[in-house]
Amino acid sequence: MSQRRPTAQDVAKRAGASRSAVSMVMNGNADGNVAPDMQERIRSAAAELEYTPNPIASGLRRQRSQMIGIVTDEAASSPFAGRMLAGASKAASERGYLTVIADAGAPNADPSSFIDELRRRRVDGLLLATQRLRTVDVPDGLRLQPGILANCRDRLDSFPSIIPDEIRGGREAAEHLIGLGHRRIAWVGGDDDVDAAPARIAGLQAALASAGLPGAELHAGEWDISDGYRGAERIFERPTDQWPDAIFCACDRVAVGVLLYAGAHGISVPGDVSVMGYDDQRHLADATVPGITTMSLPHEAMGREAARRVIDELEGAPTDEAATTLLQCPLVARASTAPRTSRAA
Amino acid sequence: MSQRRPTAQDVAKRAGASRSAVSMVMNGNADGNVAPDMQERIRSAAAELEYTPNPIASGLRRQRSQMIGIVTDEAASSPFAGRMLAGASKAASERGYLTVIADAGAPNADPSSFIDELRRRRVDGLLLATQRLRTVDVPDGLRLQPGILANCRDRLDSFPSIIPDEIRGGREAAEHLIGLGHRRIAWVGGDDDVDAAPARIAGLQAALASAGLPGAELHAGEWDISDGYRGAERIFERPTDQWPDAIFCACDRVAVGVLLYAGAHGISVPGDVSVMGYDDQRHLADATVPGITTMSLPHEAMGREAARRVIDELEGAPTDEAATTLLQCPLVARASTAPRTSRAA
DNA sequence: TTGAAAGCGCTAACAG
DNA sequence: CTGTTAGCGCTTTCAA
Repeated sequence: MSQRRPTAQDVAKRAGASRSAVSMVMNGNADGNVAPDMQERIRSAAAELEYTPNPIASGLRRQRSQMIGIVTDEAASSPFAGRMLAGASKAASERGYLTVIADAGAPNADPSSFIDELRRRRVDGLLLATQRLRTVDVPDGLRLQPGILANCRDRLDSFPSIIPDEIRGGREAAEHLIGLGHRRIAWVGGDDDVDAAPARIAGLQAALASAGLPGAELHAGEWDISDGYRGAERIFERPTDQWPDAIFCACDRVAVGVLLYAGAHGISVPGDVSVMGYDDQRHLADATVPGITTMSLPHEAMGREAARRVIDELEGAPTDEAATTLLQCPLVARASTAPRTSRAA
Repeated sequence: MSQRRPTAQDVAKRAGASRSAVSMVMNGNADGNVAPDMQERIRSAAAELEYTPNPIASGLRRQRSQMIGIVTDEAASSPFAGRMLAGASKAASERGYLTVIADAGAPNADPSSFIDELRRRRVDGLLLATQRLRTVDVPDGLRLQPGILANCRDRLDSFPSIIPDEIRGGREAAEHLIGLGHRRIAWVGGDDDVDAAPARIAGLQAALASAGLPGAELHAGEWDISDGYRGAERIFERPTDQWPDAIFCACDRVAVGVLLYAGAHGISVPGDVSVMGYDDQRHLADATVPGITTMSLPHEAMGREAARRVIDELEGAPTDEAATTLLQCPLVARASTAPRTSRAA
């Protein structure tokens, strides 16, 4: 099956060079050390032999595995985590690192043992990524080599992390609504068990305040479709003149619930009321009728940035960056929001 | 940050033993080679020093990386792949292997370059896993070390693979329905672009035939919610006495479409008609009202089995197993199916 | 500019 | 039963 792979020695022999010359050429350190024509001969010998340097041997020598580990609380079942992992893998791979993923499998599992396992494997750097935005206690193992938090923040705010700028997201979502002429905005869903809800609400209220509008009425609840449905129920059972112009939902699932209620009760979205989601959840925000206008959680960018920063750190790049990096949530305009029309009472 | 890690040498010195003794103890080859009390001293020295063998060094020596690679066409965005990856990772980890995942990111991406990349990293074995059941051409790289297909099969049927037994699944689903007293069963959704649909239909027809019932009427279509909705529309627009007793949907999303149509038109499920799904898609089959009775795709088991077989092979275990292994799809009974009631016309 | 030599930390064969 | 030895394939100093 796997015939013996060629080594640098084989390449050297074929090219009439020394092993060290081969090494230098393969690592791009040859200029100024190996004659140009010799470089060329080495390169073609390597190509003919289909030689690829053995990363295990080089890892042993330079005390580097060229792997970065990602431990996550729930990658497997999540509609989001994939984007974060993909972003991190791609960024790492572009810099010559392989990502290895350890999935704790449950939202509240203790990541320490997975961090230890990855450290045993000698990963060069470590990301701790959570499925939902959370505050965490940084496990000790994370401090023993370059590490970073993705989509979660240190309870003590002393460990580097990459998280979405939820306050700004809430504000920009509200500004979008206000820009469409809406004045009365209601919030539905999203209790404060999760860090995101208070931040989004804060942004919303700030935007209303700067526009000189009254604060939003809050219909807090959970994060699911049924919570959106119930929230809409409470809102639309009132007389029409007490309806809000727009509903800002804690997340896209809640928005689906609002849409379902509206559909079942002859309320037009966005004709009678605009509906705004949050998260840009795949196969959901883009799959409803109307499609949900929403704020996109920058999962891919978080993965990418986290990988970049860890690799920068372990390669000794200047690390003058702030501990916590906030990433913007871009607005994704779809059909569930529209300019305000004066409603027939 | 990362202070120097202890080596086997350090442990040997502390225990007053030789490096090889330490190695044997750490690898469980000590009995009969190292005196019991010495083993004990080595073990406690290792514990005190928090020594863990360097897998890079041992990998170099034994020409093994203890990693198995998984290349997949769409892990990131899939609601299923996670379970397969989790199954494989867990099984591999229990045998001392780390899984590394390369996600091609698109359903039709060519996996060859990802296989090559993982081979460059010297993975000991390789799984090629697809998101949907498919027939594939085995990339050359897969043959150069132990490898296996998961959720896809070789076009030539000569390379080992683990796939769900869709025919049996279709049959057992139909038997469940027939057992409830249903006699007229309609199939909705699932064209034959994907290998699963014809197999499920074949199982369905076989079950009907052995029960002496007429064949199912087929409303082929795609795999989405809207296809289920349209299929239901065609079925229920006919006079009541032409309605089937049960609808076997190509997948859970299609079943959701049927449920939506029924809900919007006052048709009771399972009172008027039973609805059967397939896939057991998380957050879907279990989240509707009523919950969807469905056949569970054995993703976790496929991952587990695939990892097991690859590791068996590379560890030289007897490989007398058939090339293609079929795994059962267990029935998950929920509330969308019920015994037949004589319907009021 | 080149090549020889010294390991990285570990395992496995072999001699004591 | 124990300890010594010879590398695995690579990188990186250092002397020529």
